[in-house]
Amino acid sequence: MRKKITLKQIARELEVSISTVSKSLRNNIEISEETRLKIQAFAKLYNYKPNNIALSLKNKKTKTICIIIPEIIHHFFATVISGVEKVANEKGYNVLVCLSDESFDKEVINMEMLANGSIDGFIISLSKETQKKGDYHHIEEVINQGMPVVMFDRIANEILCDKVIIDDSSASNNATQFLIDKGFKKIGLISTVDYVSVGKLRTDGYEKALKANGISINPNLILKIEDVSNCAIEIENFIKNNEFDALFAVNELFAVTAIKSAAKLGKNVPRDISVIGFTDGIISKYSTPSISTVSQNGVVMGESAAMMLIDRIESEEVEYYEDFKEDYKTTVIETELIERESTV
Amino acid sequence: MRKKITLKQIARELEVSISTVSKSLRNNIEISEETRLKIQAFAKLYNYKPNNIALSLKNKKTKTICIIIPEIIHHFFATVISGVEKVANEKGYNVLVCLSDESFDKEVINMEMLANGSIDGFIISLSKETQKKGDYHHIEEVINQGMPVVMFDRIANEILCDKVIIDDSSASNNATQFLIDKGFKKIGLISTVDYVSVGKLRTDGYEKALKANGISINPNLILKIEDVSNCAIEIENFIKNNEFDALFAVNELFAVTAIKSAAKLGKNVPRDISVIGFTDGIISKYSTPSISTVSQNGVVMGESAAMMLIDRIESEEVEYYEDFKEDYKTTVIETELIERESTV
DNA sequence: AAACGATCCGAAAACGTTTTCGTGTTGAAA
DNA sequence: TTTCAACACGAAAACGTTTTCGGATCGTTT
Repeated sequence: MRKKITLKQIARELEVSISTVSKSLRNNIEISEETRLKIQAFAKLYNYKPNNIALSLKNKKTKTICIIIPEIIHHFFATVISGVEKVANEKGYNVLVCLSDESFDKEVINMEMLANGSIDGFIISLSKETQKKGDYHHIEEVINQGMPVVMFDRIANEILCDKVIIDDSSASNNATQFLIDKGFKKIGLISTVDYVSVGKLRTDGYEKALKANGISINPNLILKIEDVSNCAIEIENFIKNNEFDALFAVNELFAVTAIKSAAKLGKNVPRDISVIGFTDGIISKYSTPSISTVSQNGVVMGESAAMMLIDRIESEEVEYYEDFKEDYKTTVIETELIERESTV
Repeated sequence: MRKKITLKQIARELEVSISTVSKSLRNNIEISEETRLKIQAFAKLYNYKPNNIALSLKNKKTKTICIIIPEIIHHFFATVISGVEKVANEKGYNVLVCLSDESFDKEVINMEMLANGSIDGFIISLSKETQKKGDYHHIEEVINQGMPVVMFDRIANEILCDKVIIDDSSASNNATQFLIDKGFKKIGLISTVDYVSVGKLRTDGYEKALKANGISINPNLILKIEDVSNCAIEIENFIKNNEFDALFAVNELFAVTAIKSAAKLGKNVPRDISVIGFTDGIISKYSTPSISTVSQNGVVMGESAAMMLIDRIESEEVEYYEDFKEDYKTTVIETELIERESTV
């Protein structure tokens, strides 16, 4: 039960000053070899390690970044964390994970709590509630304090900062076009409510593809789901009450639920209805039939976001050129349509 | 772009001492109401918030805990984090997430990096490699330094610390018994290699149930998978080369893979073979057929682990009774057999 | 013998807090 | 007028580092 030893204790024990100990351990040539080696040996014996908090205070940087996401149990967000953690680790940073739980307040509280020196920067994907409210003051405040922020996936265009996204609209356009090319005309869309930025964009892409192919948009064929928890009923009714030859779902859950609902109604996927999902997660891969989907590489998004953030953090050490501060970048991650069994 | 303001700056601006400012903001009655209000107003105006790092250094506690897990993309671990984050948040703690990536070295590095004052305690589930090596010196070292550690799921009995587990052996026993009760005799087991603690325990439970019912253990009906990445081939061969009326898989992935392989071989689940999995994750719920499984409530495990850790952290502030230190607890979380479509 | 340079080490400031203790001023009591 | 308590505030230490600067000692050079 030996507590960690400090410079001061070593100094006292060896009857030298704290400075001498510090210098010796950092191999400063000011200290004679004899003293240096003695101190180093002693420090090694007692397993001395510098206290990180003290270093953070002195250096004004914590080597810690925070990622705020709505929910961790979503596979997509888990993969993003995985990517963030990977490059953060490589660059010597730790990763604090905060869950907003889709709540505006939790998002605000978390940011305020950590913006007081605990971390060097934020990576964030907005909660639904925040997007609904359109209130981003907490993020702007943090940015104004000079703390770097990178937004990903669920972003706000109004905020000036680095961003990592996929081209939701064009990815969705492509997926819809894919279905059109197969000869389908009655293509349904299962999306989220419009205030969720990616939901809106994906809806836009769907509509654009239909228009471009001279297919009129039938509002009856578009379902916007607010409450995910009982989407099953909504989707089942949606399929029962309309005629489809294909469905485009804006996420995995909706896709798999659609397939199950269709089966319940005696319709086989892909024979009777083709289905395309969004986000290449566990479900798409292992459901039966496996689901064709727009892959959204979370790991790459996470890696990319972490790199941008850390670059920003470390470039701000050189504050000579204020100009550089405002050239925020938006990285667009490539998506890919993965064909599996749910489409003919 | 105003950087955060400090006590010192407020003091200079208002021409008082730092102590006066600090006391005013903490509503110390030593300071006259006039001065107090003036300072508080000024602080509010400039949005003063105490620097967390400075507080951590002074108080010798960071209000941050770290959870080290093998991989985050496993749904189970994601749910555990979710539980940890929930109670940590309630108690005013932040959660640092480290991924060992199933690597011993990364586990060691992470622990050593953070054991220098950065955090107040660890929650950890061992990496496969660590369990294979059986080398736990890094954990013992941290514990010896007086830092609380809680292990969960993949634990080591040799280590003296608080633990949160499920009763893997008896849960697996129950699941097997459930199959036996259905009248099945040729029950296969798809497990992991023995050095993974939970794999071993689940295998034990399976064997115990067979023995208890007078069914001899046929080694041919037991598959132990080392390399998860291409388990599909192994499982397919396993099913092809043996006769089963039921299968017990030690995790979701093996279960769903078994079902798909069986289908490929012309065997229907559950008509020809019943399948039970372990861990109630996304796959079990959404696969077709949905999978009967032993639910392992990750959220509850996480909550429980976080509570134990924080209790330990905060009780160590009172060091009067050294006795209390050694009464480590092991919390066993209840499991439940969830019947779905993969069993008759 | 005086001056100077090299060598080795310690004091102290700084990072931002909180808290203990001391001190000066004021007003009232003696 | 002297004494003393109450009041209001400041100085300084402490947490654990790193780093700058200054100082002491010694040997060498003029």
